[in-house]
Amino acid sequence: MTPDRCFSLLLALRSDTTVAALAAATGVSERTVMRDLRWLQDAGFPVLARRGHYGGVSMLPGGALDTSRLTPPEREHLALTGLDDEQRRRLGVEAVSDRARRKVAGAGSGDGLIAVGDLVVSDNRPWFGPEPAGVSPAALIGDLRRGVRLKVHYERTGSMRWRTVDPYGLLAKGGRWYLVADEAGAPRLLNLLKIDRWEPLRTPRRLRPGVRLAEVAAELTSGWETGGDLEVRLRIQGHQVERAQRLLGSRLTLGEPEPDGTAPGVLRCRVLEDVRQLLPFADSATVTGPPEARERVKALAQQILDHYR
Amino acid sequence: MTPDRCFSLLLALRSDTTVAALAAATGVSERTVMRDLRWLQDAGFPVLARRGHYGGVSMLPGGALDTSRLTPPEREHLALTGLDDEQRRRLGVEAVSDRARRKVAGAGSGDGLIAVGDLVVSDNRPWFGPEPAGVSPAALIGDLRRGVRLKVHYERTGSMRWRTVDPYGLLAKGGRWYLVADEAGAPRLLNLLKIDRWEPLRTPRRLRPGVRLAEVAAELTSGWETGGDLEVRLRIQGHQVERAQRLLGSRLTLGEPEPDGTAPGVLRCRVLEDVRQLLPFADSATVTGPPEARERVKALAQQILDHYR
DNA sequence: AGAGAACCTGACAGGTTCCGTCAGGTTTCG
DNA sequence: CGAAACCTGACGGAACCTGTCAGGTTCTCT
Repeated sequence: MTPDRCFSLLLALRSDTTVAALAAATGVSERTVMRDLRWLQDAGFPVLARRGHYGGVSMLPGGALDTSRLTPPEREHLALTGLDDEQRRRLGVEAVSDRARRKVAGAGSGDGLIAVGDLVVSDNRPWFGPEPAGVSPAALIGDLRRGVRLKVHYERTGSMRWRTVDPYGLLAKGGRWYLVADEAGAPRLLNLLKIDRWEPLRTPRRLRPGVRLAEVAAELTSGWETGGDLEVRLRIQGHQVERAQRLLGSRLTLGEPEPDGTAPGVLRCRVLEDVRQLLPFADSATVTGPPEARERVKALAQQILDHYR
Repeated sequence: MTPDRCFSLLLALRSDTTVAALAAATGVSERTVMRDLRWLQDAGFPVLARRGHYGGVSMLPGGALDTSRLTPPEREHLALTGLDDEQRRRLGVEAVSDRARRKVAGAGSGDGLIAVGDLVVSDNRPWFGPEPAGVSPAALIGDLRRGVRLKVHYERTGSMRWRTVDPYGLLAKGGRWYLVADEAGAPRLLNLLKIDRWEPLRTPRRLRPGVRLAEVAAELTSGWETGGDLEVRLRIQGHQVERAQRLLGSRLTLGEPEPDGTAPGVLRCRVLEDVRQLLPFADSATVTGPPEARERVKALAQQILDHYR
């Protein structure tokens, strides 16, 4: 397997796909794709496969390379560089191929472009990347596979505590990941975003006999609505809208700006304490509801003031 | 080149290194490393090379795969999976190799481990990754190489504006990246973190005759001290230390915890307004100096209080 | 200017590994 | 039951990768 096909596969595996589709996309046989997938598995990538109708392959998010950091052109190059002309013709991507060829040539040889080395002066280059909140599914999967009990540091109503659980596995629902486990014999869903660390224990997990993951998950979510999330209504001043969108991301939904320049919005919070994220905006962000959210912001501000007196 | 060696190289290129070091680390010849690096360049990765004394190779941050997202075990696997026993012996990593071997076997074959597919129930899997603030050097480099004028959306003292510049190139200094450019014939440093978008123009860049990047950069930083960064001293309560480290990242340097459980630290800010980041911690974080930072935090809290009255 | 330390390239021979094809298999759902 | 999916082993051929060797350019320091 070549690196470019490796990257192509990693990209494609971000969503559900099939071996046949991967083979068509990469221009190799299905047997080769199988081998590549096996290689990825052996290398520790959490590749998920499902046989039969509606089967296919995908990969757990979080543990994979964050290919979203690739610029679009880099993605294109990586996906196409390794294909020869005949393969490209078969794939019907000849037009794109010509463009990629020109671009690759541009990046590599002196064809009127300035060399990278002539555009950079440097002395040191630290590397940093923000750590994601919570635990990723792929990080947990290793210990889950061993079938042992887990001790998880879990947040509930603002306080973090250690809990010992017998895990069935993971559930992905509504865009979130949960650990499905028994705690003292009672089934529980633990939101992975609320786990900040965990430890595997030496003892095997103790599951109720004859009970499987899918059943427990169904049981726990059967009376489940999409409610439970706290929606904080707010207004943001126009000049802070972009910053807010950048910092709060998909949790923030903004409406059309009003004549006075402010934009109404909704911030989805897990708990009331999440309103703390709005404090850096000071008086540029106004919580309009619910009342307890307004009160909490005020209380926090009062806390700060008292603290510095 | 194999994917695992590709990943190894990408990891190693995050900091300055040499071809010889890469060859030793990966167990291949220097010629092979050269070829690999050429492959990476052709694939669009911004590989930087420098000949002669203090030369070496590295890669611009931001455009590469964000390998920091790999879990440590995954990094280890990827780096070692492709080596045979003799290469490992040469590298003196035999003990580690045995552990990786066991782990790889555990991940791939049914040796008492539960299969991944038996541990996951899922219905949809959104992919999300936080967007980095500012612009990455690698994203800019493509347009810089074309030697054209750029229109950049740049933040200065809180407001974003479009500015048209003639770029010389990039400067990395003090852990930050700057665009070195003339604006209306006057040289400027534009912090990449303050650029949120840019557009290349069609017109070629207009540089002062005989003036090169290194000279402009030196000229602009000659009277430059490491000052200009504001170091806010603070104390953080023990139970918020991990969260603070997670949220504030490398900007926060913490010392040894004191007997009362709090940890002293320094938060590096570009401007005083950056203390806003501390507001979500309310009274769990205490600014101890400089005085203007304390005053600013108090003023912001007062602002919030007044706003909700 | 010279020496040494760095990256850089082309060419060649050998061998390793990858690939596609073929044959078989298991699993899942309607 | 049939179709759609993933799954594995084996084989022969060829593609490509690799290390070695020979040469080169660039950069810094003395």
